[in-house]
Amino acid sequence: MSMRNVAAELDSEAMSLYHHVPNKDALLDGLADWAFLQIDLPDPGAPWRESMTARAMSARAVLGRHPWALGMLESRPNPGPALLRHHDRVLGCLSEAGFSAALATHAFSTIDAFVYGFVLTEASLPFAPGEGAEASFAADVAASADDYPYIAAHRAELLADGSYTYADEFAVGLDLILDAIEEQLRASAA
Amino acid sequence: MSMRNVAAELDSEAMSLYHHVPNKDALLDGLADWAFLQIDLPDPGAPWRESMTARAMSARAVLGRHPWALGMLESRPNPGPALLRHHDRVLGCLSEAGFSAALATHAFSTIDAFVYGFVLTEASLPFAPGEGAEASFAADVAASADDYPYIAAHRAELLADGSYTYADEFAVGLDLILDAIEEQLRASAA
DNA sequence: ACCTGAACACCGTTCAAGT
DNA sequence: ACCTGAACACCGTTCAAGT
Repeated sequence: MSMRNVAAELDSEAMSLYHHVPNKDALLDGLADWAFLQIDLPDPGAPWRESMTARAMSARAVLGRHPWALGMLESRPNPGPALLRHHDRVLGCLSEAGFSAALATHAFSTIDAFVYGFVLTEASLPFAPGEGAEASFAADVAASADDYPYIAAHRAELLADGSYTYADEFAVGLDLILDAIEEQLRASAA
Repeated sequence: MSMRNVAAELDSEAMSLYHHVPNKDALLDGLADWAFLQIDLPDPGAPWRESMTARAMSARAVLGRHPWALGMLESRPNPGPALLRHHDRVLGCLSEAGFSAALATHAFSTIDAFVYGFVLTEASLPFAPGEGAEASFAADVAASADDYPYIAAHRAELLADGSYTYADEFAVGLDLILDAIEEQLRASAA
């Protein structure tokens, strides 16, 4: 993704982009915000847990489709309008569900960190998601069972029935987090 | 971090590196594993919750010091020996604490996703951690209160006493996750 | 074996010049 | 106003040449 490539993609010759954008960072900011635009916004009226689940799944799908947008998060500090709008709706949803500002922050930052981190991990997996490629990966690792006995044992137990896919961990982890948040919300209401 | 720069840092002139390393990716693989080497290993005998907390805090500190190692995670699929060793010890700790392979996977992937995602978010903050810079950030955002009313209200409530720092969210989020895992462990033991 | 300089095909960005 | 080509200072990598 170079300036010259982007320009070629647009059938404009190379350096005309600089008349529409100050530099490459700004162009990437724009692209990143375009990606965040595709993440489902929470419905204002919907129950908080469903809303958070839907937005987390949507964010994972979008960021999985555009992994470069994740790298953007790291290096590009100024959030674009799409991200701010999303933030705003999430906080609105939580606040109307009775979350204090502190609890909303806890929920927001924990869920987001989980989503970003999971997508990051998923993007680095040596196999495409699904398709049972995890089994062949396990076989690779088993070769070094002497050095990593617990990994070997763990893989063996986990893959025993052949139906394991790492992708499922997303829903499980998310539910774990939402359980804990729900518990906090209950405690704060009492 | 270019090949030419790295070489200059080592007082070796530019392209001698290629006699010790096949290409830049391999060099980065090595650097990434050197970073993971610095993350505390869990003590085999220690209780699982303390172990997971210590390793999460250590990972956050190390990755915060070397943010480029995070980018490594995304693009470099083959885990180095330090990362595998760390994995092995974590699984060992959980398994000896009575975690099933499935539950250990849930715990591991959720905690790791959270840690990676949190560091990623923290690295992109427009201010240095601590130092009360978050207050000035809030002032910036407040300027667009019309467009983002919930963000504005949330920031106002959160920063009312001036003691808020985003960095504290790490411990809170981690405890939330560990609470949920502890609950699952209890349920599976019964 | 180890190092090096020149060279190649790329970058992002600037700038003077075209329409 | 918008586009463009040449140019500059960088990349990663190759390769022939040095010790």
